[in-house]
Amino acid sequence: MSDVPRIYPSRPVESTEPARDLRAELNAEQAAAATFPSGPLLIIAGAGTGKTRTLTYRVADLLQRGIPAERILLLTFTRRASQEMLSRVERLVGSASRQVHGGTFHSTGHRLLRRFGASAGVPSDFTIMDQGDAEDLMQLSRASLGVADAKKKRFPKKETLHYIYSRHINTEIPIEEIIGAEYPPFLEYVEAITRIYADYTERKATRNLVDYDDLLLFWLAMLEGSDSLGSRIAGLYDHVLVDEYQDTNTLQARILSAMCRGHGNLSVVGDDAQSIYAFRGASFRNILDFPRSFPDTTIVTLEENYRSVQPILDVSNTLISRAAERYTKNLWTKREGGEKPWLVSVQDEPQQTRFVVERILELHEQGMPLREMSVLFRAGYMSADLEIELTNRKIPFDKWGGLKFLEAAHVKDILAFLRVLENPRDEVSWYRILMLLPGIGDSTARGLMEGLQEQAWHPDAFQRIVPPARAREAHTALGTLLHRLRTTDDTPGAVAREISRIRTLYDDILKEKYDHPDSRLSDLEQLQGIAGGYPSRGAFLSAIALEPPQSTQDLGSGAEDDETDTLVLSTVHSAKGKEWDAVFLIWAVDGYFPMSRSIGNEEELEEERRLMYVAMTRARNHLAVTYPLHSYGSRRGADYSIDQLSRFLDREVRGQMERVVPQFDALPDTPAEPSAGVDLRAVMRGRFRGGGTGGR
DNA sequence: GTCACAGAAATTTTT
DNA sequence: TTTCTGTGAC
Repeated sequence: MSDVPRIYPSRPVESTEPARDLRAELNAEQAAAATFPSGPLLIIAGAGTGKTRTLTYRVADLLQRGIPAERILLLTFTRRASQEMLSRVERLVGSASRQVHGGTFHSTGHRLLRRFGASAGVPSDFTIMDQGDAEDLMQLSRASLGVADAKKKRFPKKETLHYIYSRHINTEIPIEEIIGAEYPPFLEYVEAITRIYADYTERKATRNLVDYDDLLLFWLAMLEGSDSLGSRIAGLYDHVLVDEYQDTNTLQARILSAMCRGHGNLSVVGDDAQSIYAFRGASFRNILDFPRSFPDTTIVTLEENYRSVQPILDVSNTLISRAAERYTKNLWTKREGGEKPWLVSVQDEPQQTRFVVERILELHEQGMPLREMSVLFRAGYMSADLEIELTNRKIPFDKWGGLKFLEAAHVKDILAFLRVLENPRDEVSWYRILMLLPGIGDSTARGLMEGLQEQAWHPDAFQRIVPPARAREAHTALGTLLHRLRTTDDTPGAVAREISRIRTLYDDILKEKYDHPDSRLSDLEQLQGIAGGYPSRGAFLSAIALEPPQSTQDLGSGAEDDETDTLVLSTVHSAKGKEWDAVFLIWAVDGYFPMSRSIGNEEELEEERRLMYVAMTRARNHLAVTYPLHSYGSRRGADYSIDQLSRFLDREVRGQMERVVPQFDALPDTPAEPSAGVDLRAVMRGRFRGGGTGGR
């Protein structure tokens, strides 16, 4: 490297210099964490304290110490986070870092299972089911056991069954205990439910299917099972680093412990105050208990915030100080001044929308790009009104979270065809395809699948089956299509061509099924485009299951948002790890935030509080929290209500905020008299209380 | 058994 | 607005 000719004048130490002093670029605590020699390390990193930076530098430091890149495993929460971190490492120490293994827990489990699964009884050509598929398979088990007797009392739905199952796997809490705590009415079915789970597990095994939970479960099983395999996998890495540790669950903690059993070199970064994935089995106890699970843990706390102005930190600190159990830390910054966060009371949702839009335009006129602003909310549907208004005003926005492209029925239909080609035993996909065809309903579909099973799911089995007369035409059409698709084609773009062939059959079904097929057809075009970028059908299906695109924008040509100036609308969950110059938090109302479902449950309420903390700490310079005083509609049976400000914004928190009451001019497009204090619509809705009609 | 239709229900957060 | 469920015709 020293042979590279120097450019004159020579610049200060370049990133490719091996002797770069990383320590000098960090504060004292960050440096201590980044250069920590070995053993268990827990970094408690408050929001905006340079968590990513510290972890990045730690990887760089390990590389500088001579640890081979491929013996470092970096586990992150999203693929984005891992890519970002690895590219930052590369900038620090050069391309040698490209060999560092990085990814999510699930994608790492996936990789290991493809590689080592065969020796543990999982053939490497399995297909991954996403949550929806897993629920559908659960439905097949549920129906085949005939446990759900329609006449009797209600039995848990497939979603509930899957939720309990997944929770059991991820938290290792016994099934009975979960049901007792969350669904006491179903306690009498524990035995039947357990039988369904046994059947579900069996079905997965015989159909060569793997669900999300299995990716972790099998990883752990491989580690703890046979000695040689376990040691071989654990022996792949000398150092394991984990980001967002507060969002890991019991199963993941066990995996880590088994991965590091030989060397104990486990570094985790997290913030207990930002633990927001309990519904997925994550437990912030994990981070609280880390020092107990890993004796001789060194703890480093990062408190200096580089993101927000002090008034925003003050409010956030006060908010989170109410939390029952936590690692105490107080964020502070050297940044001076800054405006207090606004607490904005508005009359109702339209006014809230109006305030947000006008304030955004105001900031924009002052020179703030749209991409430096975001609007956050508790749940995806809460931005509906705002989205309409933004569209009307032609303000470009990008919505994160909420409805996903891949969950659309027509997209799943196409994927089902591909999956059957990839894995002829994929029962869920067979059922889905068969039910699309004219003349085939539930029982014919089941009959056909039995026929397939009898022929051991042979790729040609389908064409050999003799269907009932009414389904003959559909059977021939599908059989011909499948036959044509069976030709092996591994030239680039093969997957896209397969989709295009599938569409010769499917597009007609789609047009028949939906009144306005145009937008759905264009979704399929888009899917075809994405598929074109993958080397193989298997790679495409795995990628789409493990790393679904976050928003429809992600699906575009791949051009990053940096070029276009776009406002971000996001759920608080999806906003994790991000930051903006100005943040609007809407619907800060009891029942919305916290959500009414969590009121009454201590733990869930604590999680909601942490969620609000996450939301507030996304803001660098401007934070506005809005709450409508009234809301209409039928949420939770209430038709018209006087809203209460979110309980988290108690007196002391409010005291650190700036009260703002926007004064709007009369709306130009509503030439009505000033409000008489009566809302006719609300009164009318009140007559049909409990109707549950769902707004617009 | 399939299918069309109507009416009802349902909306947290994600790998 | 979309998705699910029940009913009855064929």
